[in-house]
Amino acid sequence: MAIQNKHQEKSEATRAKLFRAALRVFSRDGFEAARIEDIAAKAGFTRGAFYAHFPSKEDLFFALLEDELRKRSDSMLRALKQAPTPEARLDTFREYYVTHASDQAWVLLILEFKLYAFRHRNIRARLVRRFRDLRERIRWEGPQELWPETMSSDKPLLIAALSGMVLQRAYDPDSLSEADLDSLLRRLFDLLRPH
Amino acid sequence: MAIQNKHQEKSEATRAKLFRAALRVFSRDGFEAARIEDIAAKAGFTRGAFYAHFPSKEDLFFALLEDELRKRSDSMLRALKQAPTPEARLDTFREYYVTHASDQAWVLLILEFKLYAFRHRNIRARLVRRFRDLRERIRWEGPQELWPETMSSDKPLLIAALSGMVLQRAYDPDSLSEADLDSLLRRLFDLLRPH
Amino acid sequence: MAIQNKHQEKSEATRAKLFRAALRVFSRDGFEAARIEDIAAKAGFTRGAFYAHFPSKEDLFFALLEDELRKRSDSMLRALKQAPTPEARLDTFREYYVTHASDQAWVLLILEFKLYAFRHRNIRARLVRRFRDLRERIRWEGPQELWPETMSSDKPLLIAALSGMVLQRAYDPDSLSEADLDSLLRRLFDLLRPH
Amino acid sequence: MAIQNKHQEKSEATRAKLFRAALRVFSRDGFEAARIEDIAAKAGFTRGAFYAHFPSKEDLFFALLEDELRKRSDSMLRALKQAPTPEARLDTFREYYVTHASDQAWVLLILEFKLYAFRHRNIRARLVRRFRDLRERIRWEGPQELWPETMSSDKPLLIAALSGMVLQRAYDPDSLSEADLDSLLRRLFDLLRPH
DNA sequence: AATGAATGAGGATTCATTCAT
DNA sequence: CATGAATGAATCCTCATTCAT
Repeated sequence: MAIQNKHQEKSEATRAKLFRAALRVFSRDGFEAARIEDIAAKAGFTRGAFYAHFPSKEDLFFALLEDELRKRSDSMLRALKQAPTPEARLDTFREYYVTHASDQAWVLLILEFKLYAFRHRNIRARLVRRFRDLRERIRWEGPQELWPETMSSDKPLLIAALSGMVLQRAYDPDSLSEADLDSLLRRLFDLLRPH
Repeated sequence: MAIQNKHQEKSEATRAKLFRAALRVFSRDGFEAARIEDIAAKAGFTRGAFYAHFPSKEDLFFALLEDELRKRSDSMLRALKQAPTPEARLDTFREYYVTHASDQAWVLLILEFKLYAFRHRNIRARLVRRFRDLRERIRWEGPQELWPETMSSDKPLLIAALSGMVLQRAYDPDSLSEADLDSLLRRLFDLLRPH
Repeated sequence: MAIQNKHQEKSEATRAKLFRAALRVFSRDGFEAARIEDIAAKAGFTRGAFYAHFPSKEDLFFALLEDELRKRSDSMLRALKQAPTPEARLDTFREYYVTHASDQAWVLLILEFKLYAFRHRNIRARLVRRFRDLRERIRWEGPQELWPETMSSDKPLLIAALSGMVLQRAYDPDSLSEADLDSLLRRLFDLLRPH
Repeated sequence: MAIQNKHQEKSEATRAKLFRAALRVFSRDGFEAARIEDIAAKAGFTRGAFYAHFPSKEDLFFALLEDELRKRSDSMLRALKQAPTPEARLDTFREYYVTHASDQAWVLLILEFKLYAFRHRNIRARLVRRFRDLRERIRWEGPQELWPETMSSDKPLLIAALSGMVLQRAYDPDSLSEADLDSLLRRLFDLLRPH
C-alpha cells in the first residue's frame, strides 16, 4: 500500500510536471510545432516518460485541457460561493474574466484548442461538449437561484473576444496597453450583461 | 516583347491562382499543417510550379499577406472616398468592419499571421510594421481633415476581438448566431468610438 | 547559304560559350553539384539554350571532354611537329606536361571525369577508350620514328600524379609552393623517362 | 549505470557500423551522390538511426574523417615506435605510405575530402588544420630526435600524387599495373627524401 | 534558337512513436 | 516508471528535363 501510494504519488507528480511543461510549450509553439521532446525535457524527463503517461501528443493536448478546465472551474466555483450577493457574484465573475488577460499562456492555449477543433472534425464535438459542460457546471453548481439567467451563456463570447485581443497584445504589445485592454474588457463585459 | 508579355501574363495568372489556393489552405489547415502540395494542387499545379514563384512556404505566406492587404486597403480607400460626410465615412468604416465576420477565411488567416509572428521573433517586427503601414495609409490617404482622429488607431482592437469571435463561430457555430455576432460587432464598434 | 552560315556560326558560338562556362562550373562545383542553370547563365543564356545544344548534362560533360581533348592534342601535335630533334621533343613534352600545373580548372576537370567514370560502369569504357585514342593519336600522328617508344604510355601516370598534386594545391596552396610543384613535376617526368 | 553502459555500448557499435558503411559509400559514390539511406542500409539500419547519431550528411563526412585519421595515425605511431633505428623508421614510413595504394576506398575518400574542402570555403580551413595537426602529431609524438627533419612535411605531396594514381588505377586498372604502381611509389618516396 | 513556365523524381531532414532494457 | 536507440511516415525543397511559345 505504502509503496503503491509512493508510486502513485510519483506518477502523479510526473503527470503534473508534464502538464505544466505542455501548457508552456503548446502555448509557445502551437500544437503542430510543439515537440514531445521539448515538453518532456522542460518537465525534466525524456520522451519515454511522456509515453508512459500519455498515448499520444493529441491525448496530452486534451488531457491538459481537461485538467486545466477542472482546476480553473473549481477555483471559480469556490470564488463564486464566497460571494454573498448577486452583485458580488457579478463582480467576481467580471474579475475572473478580466484577469484572463494576464494569463497569456492559457488564453493562447484556448485559442489553440479551438483552432485544432476547427481543423479536426472528429475532435470538434468533443471540445464543444467539454466547454459546454464547464458552463453548465458553473451554472448549476454555482448558486443557482441568484445567477443571472444568461450570464454564463455569454461567456464564450467574452473569452473569444478576449482571446483575439490577448493574441494582439502577444504579438505587438505596443498596439494595446495593459490598461486599455483592462478597461476595454470591463466595458465589453458590461455591454454584454446590462442590468 | 510579345513573348515577354505572354510569359508575364501567364506568370501573373499562376501567382493569382496560387494566392487564392493558399488563402484557403492556410486558413483551413494553419501554416504548419498546410502542405505545399495541397496549395499547388488546389491551384491546378504541381509543387514545382509553386517553387517557380515562391522561394518557400514562409515566403508565400507573407506574399499572400501583402497581396491581400493591398487589395483590401485599396477597396476600403475607394469606398471611403465615395462617402460624402464624416458620418457616412463612419458608417462605411463600420460596415467594412462588420462584414469581416462573414469572411472567415481571411479573418482566420489574420489570426494565423499573428500567431506566426508571435512565434517567430524575426518575423514579428515585419508584420507589425506592415499592419501599421496599412493603418497609416488608410488614415492619410483617406480624407484626412474629416477623419476622426483616433479612428484607425483602434482598428487593431476591433479586428482582434472580431478574430476571436470568428474563430469561436468557426469551431462552434451554435454558440454564436450570425445575428448575435453582427449585433455585437456593431455595439463594440460604437463602444470604442463614441461621438 | 549565307543565312545558313550565319545560323551555323551563331550556333557554334553558343556552343563554344557553353563549353567555356561548363569547364568552369564543372571544375568549380563537380559534376553532381554543377547546375545546368549556372552553366547557361555563365554563358549568358537560360536553360533552354542549353537544351537546344545538348540532350543532357552528361552529354555536355562528355562533349566538353572531347572538345578540350581535341583542342589540346591539336595544340600539342603542332608543338611537337615544330621540334627538330628527339631531345627538343622531349623538352616540348616535358614543358607541356609541367604547364598543366597552372591549369587548375582543366586538371580538376580531368579528375572529375575519372571519378565519374569510376562511378559509372557504362561510361568507364568510353572514357578509357577516349584517353587511349588520344595517346595513340599523339604517338602516331607525332613524328613516329623519333618518338621514344614508351613515352606516351607513361603520360597517364604523370597526369595522374599531377592531378593529385594540383588538387592538393587547390585546397591548400600553402602546403605546396608553385616552385616546389614545378620542380617536383620535372623530376617526376625525368624519373619516369630516363635516357 | 549498467543501463548507461549498455546504451553507450550499443550506440558506439552503431556509430562504428555507420562509419564503416559511410567509408564505403562515400568512397564509392562521392559525397554528393552518396545517399543517407544507402549508408544506413549498408550498416543495417534505417535513416532514422543515422540521424540519431549524426546531425547531417556533412557531419558524418567529417566525423568519419576524424575517426579514420585518429585510427590511422595511432597505428602509424605504434609502428614507428617499434622501429629501432632511423633507417628502420624510414622503411616503416615508406611501407606505410606505399601500402596506401591498396587501400583504394580510403585514398579515394581523402580525394573526396579535398575536393569538398576545395569547394566549400568554410570547411577548407578546418580540413587543412586537421591534416596539419595529424602531421604535427606524427612528427612530435614520433621519436623526435631521430626523425628526419622534413620527413613528414613532404607527406602531403606523396599522398597527393598517390591519390591521383590510385584514382587512375580505380577507373582504368589496365593503365597501371599493381607492380608498376608499387615501384613508382617507392621511387617517388626516395626521390623526395634523398639520403 | 532561345525563353521561361511547369513537371516530377529524388533525397535530406524532422519527429511522433515503438520497443528492448 | 523511465531511458534512449531505432523506426519510418511525412514533407520540404532542388533541379534535370519537357514543352508551349
